[in-house]
Amino acid sequence: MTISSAPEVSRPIMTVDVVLLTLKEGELLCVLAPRQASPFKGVWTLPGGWVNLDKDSNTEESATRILKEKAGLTVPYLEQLQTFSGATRDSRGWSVSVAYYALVRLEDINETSVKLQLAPVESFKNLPFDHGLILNAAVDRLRSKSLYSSLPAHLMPALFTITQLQRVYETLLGAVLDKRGFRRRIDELDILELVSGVSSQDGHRPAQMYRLKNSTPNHLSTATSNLGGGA
Amino acid sequence: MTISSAPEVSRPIMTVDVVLLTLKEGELLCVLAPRQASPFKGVWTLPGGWVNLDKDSNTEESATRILKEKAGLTVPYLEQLQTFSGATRDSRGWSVSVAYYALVRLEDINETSVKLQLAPVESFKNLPFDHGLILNAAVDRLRSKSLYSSLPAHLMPALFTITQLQRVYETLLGAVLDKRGFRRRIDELDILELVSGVSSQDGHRPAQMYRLKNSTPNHLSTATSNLGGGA
DNA sequence: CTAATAGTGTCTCTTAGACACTATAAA
DNA sequence: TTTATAGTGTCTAAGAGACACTATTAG
Repeated sequence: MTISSAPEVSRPIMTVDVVLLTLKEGELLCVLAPRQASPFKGVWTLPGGWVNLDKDSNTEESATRILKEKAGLTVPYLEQLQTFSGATRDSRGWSVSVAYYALVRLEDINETSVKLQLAPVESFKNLPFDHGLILNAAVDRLRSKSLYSSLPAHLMPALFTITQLQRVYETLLGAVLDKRGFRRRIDELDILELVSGVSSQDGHRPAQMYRLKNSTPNHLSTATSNLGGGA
Repeated sequence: MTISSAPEVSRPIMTVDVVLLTLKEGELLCVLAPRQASPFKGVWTLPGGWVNLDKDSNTEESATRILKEKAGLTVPYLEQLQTFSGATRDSRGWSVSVAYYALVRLEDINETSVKLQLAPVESFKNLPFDHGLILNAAVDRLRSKSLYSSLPAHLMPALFTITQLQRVYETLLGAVLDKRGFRRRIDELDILELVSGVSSQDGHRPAQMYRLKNSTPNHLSTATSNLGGGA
């Protein structure tokens, strides 16, 4: 047996799917693209595609390439979600899909001319393949990470107020948060940078504008134990 | 283009690797198996193998099959870790490995006659492929989950005392915990079931024995917010 | 002035951490 | 007795939640 021969067994179909999420008017939206080939040709699905062994040096690059090709954008946040596999999930045969999820600002999507569909994440139950499962897993992950991380900030426009940020967290968590406590937490996270020009002619008293700091670690340093006290 | 044709691009090598962890005398051990084929024939690696499209209905089944074949055991806890991929991680070509990690009791491993190596997780730096990365990811995951879940209990023997359980948590977290606080937490988790027969002739006062409850949800219900208070 | 939202001060109640105490066995 | 470990009571300090307050704009 030579080194380069290898497979005694045949190889599965290998794809990448991306759950691209954004926020519009307090609603979490998922981006769908029309499938370009059978099966499900023309049906709205999660943007996805084959792993291209020539172009991609790993599956994360596949994901960024697919996002560039199908949605015309470079995302600020991309994370591997989970790998879905099985003999029956794709009618073409035994298949493996490495799923990623990405967060973008709404403004970045609107710039693209590609035709995409944006729909509330609760709105579809009947996506092709197991894309419904994948979408649910992504939304669950985002929601649970919202509890203890600065992840949701990636959904904000370039400049925003703290109250706007609070509305986003409230949407994701499905709960009303206390203003004082929220600001304390955001302060401790130290992820926001004050922008001198104010704004929000909307209400009455104008609010201070912020932007996301450059190096955002995405994770709160809640590494403080929690299990019975230190030494 | 027919439905069953499909790949315009070729398919990668598709494998599964398992990080099998156990605990011995307060040390976290990883199980290694000798590779049976090139490359790295005979070298100790994480137990792994090809996804078998005929036998396995998904990659999780591949993982359980591989554990059965290579270590002769059925694990009580198995979880998908992360998928590793790339053109260069395997000399045979572009490859994808879905990594899992599993927890077993030491007693279950010793029953097997298969030749395996058990080594402390800190002891090896030079595993073949990217198995070092995979091992690190698994250990990190186990450690971080130890903070807020009952996961470590799967490493315990069938019957154990609370102090023994505390030692395991201390090993994983690398910290000495307070007895009172630890017992409070374990109590709240409600994962232990008292066993009437006592034991531990070791020290002086004998300790109450416990077993893991049947339905162990693996996750603490710390879903209590943490971000600024409820409504 | 009122209305409406931005932003802060501060009290209370929960809980994690610390640690001293009692309990039960062996020798 | 002493020694060593099992298991409990309880004080304290930090932090989350609640909420009232001040600040600043438009009209």
